[in-house]
Amino acid sequence: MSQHRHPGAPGRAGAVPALPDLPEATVARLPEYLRALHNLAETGHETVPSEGLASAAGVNSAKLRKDLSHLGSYGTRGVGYDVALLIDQIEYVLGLTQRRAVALVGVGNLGHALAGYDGFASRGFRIAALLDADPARVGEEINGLVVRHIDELPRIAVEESIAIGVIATPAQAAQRVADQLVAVGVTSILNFAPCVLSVPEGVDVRKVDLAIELQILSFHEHRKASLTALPATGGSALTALPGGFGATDTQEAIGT
Amino acid sequence: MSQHRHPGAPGRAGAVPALPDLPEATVARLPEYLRALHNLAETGHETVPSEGLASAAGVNSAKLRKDLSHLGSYGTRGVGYDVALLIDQIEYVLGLTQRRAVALVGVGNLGHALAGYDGFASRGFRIAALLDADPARVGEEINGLVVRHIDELPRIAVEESIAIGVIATPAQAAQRVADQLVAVGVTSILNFAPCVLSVPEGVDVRKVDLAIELQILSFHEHRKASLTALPATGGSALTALPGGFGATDTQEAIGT
DNA sequence: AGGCGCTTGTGAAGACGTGCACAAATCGCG
DNA sequence: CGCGATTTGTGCACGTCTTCACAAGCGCCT
Ligand SMILES: NC(=O)c1ccc[n+]([C@@H]2O[C@H](COP(=O)([O-])OP(=O)(O)OC[C@H]3O[C@@H](n4cnc5c(N)ncnc54)[C@H](O)[C@@H]3O)[C@@H](O)[C@H]2O)c1
Ligand SMILES: NC(=O)c1ccc[n+]([C@@H]2O[C@H](COP(=O)([O-])OP(=O)(O)OC[C@H]3O[C@@H](n4cnc5c(N)ncnc54)[C@H](O)[C@@H]3O)[C@@H](O)[C@H]2O)c1
Repeated sequence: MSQHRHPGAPGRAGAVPALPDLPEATVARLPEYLRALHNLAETGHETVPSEGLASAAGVNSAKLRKDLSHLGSYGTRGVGYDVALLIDQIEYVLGLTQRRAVALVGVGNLGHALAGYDGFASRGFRIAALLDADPARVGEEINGLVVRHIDELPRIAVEESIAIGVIATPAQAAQRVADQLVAVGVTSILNFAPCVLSVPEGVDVRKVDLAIELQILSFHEHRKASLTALPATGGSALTALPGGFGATDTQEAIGT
Repeated sequence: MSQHRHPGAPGRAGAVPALPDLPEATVARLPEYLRALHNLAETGHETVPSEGLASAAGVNSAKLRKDLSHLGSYGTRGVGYDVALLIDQIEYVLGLTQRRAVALVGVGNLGHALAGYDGFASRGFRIAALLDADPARVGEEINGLVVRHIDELPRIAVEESIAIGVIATPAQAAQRVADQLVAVGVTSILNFAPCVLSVPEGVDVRKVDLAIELQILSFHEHRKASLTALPATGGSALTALPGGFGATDTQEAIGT
């Protein structure tokens, strides 16, 4: 499969040519470390011990150190990690030294919110195109970008060097959109539609599904409720009522 | 090894008081199975083999069978799983037999999209309250619900039996909102703000962070690109990086 | 009834991820 | 200049998750 992807890619300088083979679990945590590090940098910290960074990122400090050790990062014993240096390291590993262009397909309810989100820009990405199939939406301007028709994708993909596609269409259209993205050389897709996408090998898909998150929470609610219910008498868990745990509620103000 | 629960009579009144202790990884996949099963039911399937359900859910069939075996589900050898029965089973385990009430806090850009999302209702939840701190937003009606002030949370939480809180405020306000939710007895939180929340034990928090997803994709893009590129190419890209990073001592970590 | 093909449920093995605990490295200070 | 306080990096043991492979169970067809 041809993946002619050659974004103005400046080859890395002679140093650090090969990317370490990071465990997937580590990769998933690096962005969290990065966010925490940016916070620390803004509050004037020049170095941070693993313990501090770990708690800012919500993980265990041993895990953090192991993660960082995987990317060959150098902390200083007795001191900690250099915040600015570590930011550079992680951004490099994550490939954020180039600002990747994102195409957002499906500018409906959710798409509008995403298009207006500044977290894209501030964290290494650039929304390069808004695309929709509905002629009524084409031409609308959002946040300085004009919505264009999905059929223009091939041209836009080349012009803008689209690296990542975001799908925010109804589930029924998602597979077709994915196919179109793949056809123009996109090898990374973030899918908000509640469906499984099938893509050729070499294409990465990540999925965000709000309802799944809620259902996982629901499971734990259910389990928590069934634990507080009478274990021996076999009271029906189906009728778990809010009053069940109401006794543990509290004062309205919490120490700020 | 034969400690199985009662064969699932459809009306599971009084039976099955205790929830099996499911592996977390399994719990995270059940919602996906459930969605696939609903699709199958709508297309007229009465039974489905593990292979079919697995591919509809995007997983390996052995994994699917093991997952289902954990919840004591009964398939029929030589046939497969009864779609309707399995839907009931999974919905029961996930605690979806009661429609949980969700409070959405922060009705801004993203909050509007969520409030208008029908995937809540169709998958077991009910948006019971929209809350915001901005007086200008209070009173606005979205999808039949009126935005109310966050200070009304304590009263509303009781009235509506809020089970789950969704935070869609700026990161800076998220911890405070979480505290308020916890104070009124909410023990499950879905957080869209890019920050770590600290909550008392017994409260579950799940986080959705769009930028993190993109950064993970970016990493894989980067890795894919570095594999196809020549390792020796010159050209400076590390413009913003301090010299110490690439040039000096990082070398030894390279596995040639 | 009996055999045959299909599919589930699961034991076992291996891959992967986590967390402890401690030696090695570094800094600041007397 | 050496010492103690501090913090990193990692070996190791343990737990969780995935995957393979196959016996056991089921229905259908002859
Ligand atoms: N709204 C939310 O908060 C939310 C939350 C989670 C998930 N989702 C999911 O995100 C997706 C979008 O949700 P929404 O509420 O924005 O829906 P929507 O109907 O408001 O918007 C969908 C948009 O996609 C466009 N579209 C349809 N087919 C297309 C195609 N082939 N090519 C390009 N564009 C096409 C439509 O014209 C429309 O503008 C859905 O799959 C939904 O389940 C939404
Ligand atoms: N917009 C997106 O697509 C998107 C995507 C991913 C993540 N996020 C995150 O979701 C959050 C919301 O994003 P947004 O774009 O909707 O921001 P927004 O500024 O448009 O909306 C935030 C809303 O929260 C309200 N708010 C502020 N403090 C509050 C408080 N203490 N109690 C109750 N309400 C309060 C504000 O009045 C406002 O209405 C942010 O943390 C953002 O980083 C947004």
